[in-house]
Amino acid sequence: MGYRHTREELLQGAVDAALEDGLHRLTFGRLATRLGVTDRAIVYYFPSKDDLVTQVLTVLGDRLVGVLADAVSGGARDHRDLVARAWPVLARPQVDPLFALYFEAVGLATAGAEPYRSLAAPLVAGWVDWFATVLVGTPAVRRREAEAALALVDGLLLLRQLAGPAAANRAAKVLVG
Amino acid sequence: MGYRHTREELLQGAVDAALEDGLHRLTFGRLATRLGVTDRAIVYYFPSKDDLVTQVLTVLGDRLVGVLADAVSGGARDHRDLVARAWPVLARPQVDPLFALYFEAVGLATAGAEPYRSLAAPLVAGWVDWFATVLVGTPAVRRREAEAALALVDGLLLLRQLAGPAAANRAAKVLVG
DNA sequence: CCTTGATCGTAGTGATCACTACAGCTAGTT
DNA sequence: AACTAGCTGTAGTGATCACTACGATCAAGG
Repeated sequence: MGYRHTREELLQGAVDAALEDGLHRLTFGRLATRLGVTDRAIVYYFPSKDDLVTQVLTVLGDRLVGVLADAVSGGARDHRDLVARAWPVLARPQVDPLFALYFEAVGLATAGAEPYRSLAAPLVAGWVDWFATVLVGTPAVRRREAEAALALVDGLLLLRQLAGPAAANRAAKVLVG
Repeated sequence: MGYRHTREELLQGAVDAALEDGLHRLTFGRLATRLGVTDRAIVYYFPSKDDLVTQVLTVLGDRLVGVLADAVSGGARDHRDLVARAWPVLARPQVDPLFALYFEAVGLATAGAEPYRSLAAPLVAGWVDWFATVLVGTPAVRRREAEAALALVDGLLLLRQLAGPAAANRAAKVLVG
């Protein structure tokens, strides 16, 4: 099957490139140069740019879920409890590039750019669902608390990206103490 | 001075175009077509793309400050009090496009794209400073509360963009309700 | 009227974009 | 050994990008 490059290799390289350079610099040409192939090799596996972006963001989403799985173990009482326990893991410097990419994709989604717009809804729904499974209470309460937790996490992570780790940690202490 | 178009007219048109189409579709060519001029007329006033983007985002920043000025009147006790009073104004549908553009710019900033990256810091600093002036307490406390309020507001507004007004309002009720 | 400078259309630059036609190569199957 | 299916290079498509050289046009001052 694998001749010189497998699909997984190229996808992995694309994710790495996106993490380093940002989605706005993820192009067939740049990626091909980076991986030492021609853009034709990439187009073979990912027939359109939207396909490539979709696959990359899917991998990104999976990795984010992985980070969350590390961050939240079990039965949180409410959004405050959940975020208080998750924050130390979410605030690790290693995952910063992941969230930088997340916010870039989310920004393009709010601007109505495809395919980001179509991908944003399931991605956000995934976060809420995951948070909900960790919380206790009736389904309605768990959903409300999960949405609140998501707003808190996004706000803190965005503050971390824009104002630095120190500001985000101060805000986290104030908000979920 | 003003021949056919003034600088203000073109800048106004650029802001409108960005609000409608997003920053990723703000190009000399598109804007020129939209305004019924050639791109040369735009380049005359804004010698580089970065100049144009910088000016547009400056206007955007001013409008956001205007929205905040409407949202927060005086002496808030803490971040919770501040956000509780500001949210009804920030959640008005009319200002949604403004925040969509804000998140697009912020997303590009987190990805390291210029000139967004350079513009993000003063923009965020402006928000924090504004919030701090509304809060009471010692400078250190006011700054901490302002940062927390910014995280809350950004988180709620982002939730609004991604999951809709209903989810954001539910989360706001939980967080500062 | 003549000059001067501000304004902006005409035309075109090279770069990069996503994407394609086509042919050639390789690895595994028969 | 022939065939097939998978893979990749060569070359080039038209579109769009930011940006420029140059000249025509206009308003206003002397």
